[in-house]
Amino acid sequence: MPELPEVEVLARGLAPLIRGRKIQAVRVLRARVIRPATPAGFERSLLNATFRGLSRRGKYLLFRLTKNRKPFILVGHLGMTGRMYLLPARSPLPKHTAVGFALGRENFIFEDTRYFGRLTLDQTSVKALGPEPLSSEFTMEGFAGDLKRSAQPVKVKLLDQAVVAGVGNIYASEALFRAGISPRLAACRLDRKQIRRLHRAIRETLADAIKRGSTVPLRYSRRERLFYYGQSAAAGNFYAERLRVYDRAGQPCRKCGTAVERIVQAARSTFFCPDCQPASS
DNA sequence: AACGCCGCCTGATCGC
DNA sequence: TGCGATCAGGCGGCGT
Repeated sequence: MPELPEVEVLARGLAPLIRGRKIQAVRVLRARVIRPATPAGFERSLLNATFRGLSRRGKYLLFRLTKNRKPFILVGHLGMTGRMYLLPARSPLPKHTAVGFALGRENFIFEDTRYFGRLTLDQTSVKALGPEPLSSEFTMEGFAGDLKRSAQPVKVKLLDQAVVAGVGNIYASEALFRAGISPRLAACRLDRKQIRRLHRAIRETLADAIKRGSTVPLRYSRRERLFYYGQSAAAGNFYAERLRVYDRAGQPCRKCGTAVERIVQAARSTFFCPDCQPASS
């Protein structure tokens, strides 16, 4: 599922492909994913607008557009199963296309099988985000303060986008493993040293995943001018093969050989090594 | 106001 | 074999 690294890799790959291109038609096939939920207003805002840039904030994509020289932002979120890519205009729209933008020779497709994703002109959610983990705004002091105030298990707290933006279920488990901290430990019980290790581990885990192209196979075919962002398990050096604990229940810890455990916290799977991430200390 | 819980979705997998 | 139940989970909304 797309988290910060996946969204970052997507933004970097997609930006040069859409920059400067004008939206000649808008097709909303699933009004559920757009805000405001009325296709008419959404389509009116975007029709004849031009993509100027694409960046990321947390797990959100920020499309910069202009229309009649006026700049505005389209906010995107991939939810659980969202994908965005260009497709030749002659290709049929994929089954779970939520929104399609006609850009001339290609359509820009937002496909999402579960329709948990979003495309919106409203920036409320983005403004509520906490610090970007890979920027200097993610400080030890701020992070420590947030953890001290919460009795929730630290793993659950890491999923709070107001504490640190962009960490999801996979990288929360991975960062805690890297820091050698039990996911069950109450956030407020971490000592200074653990907080420092976790702060560092979050940054390293995310940066490493970006460097390696994220967990999701992602390719760009220059010849076909196609951008693929898919989940086919096509082999490659993707980060999924390097995950230390996530989805590895029962398999040996890569560090010590102890069987990785799976527990459920806040209705989500957590994976950890009971030896490398002891409950005490 | 922190926190728990539900609903939204579909496809894959599981059990009978 | 077939089919219904269960699971996966980000996030907004709502209740306590």
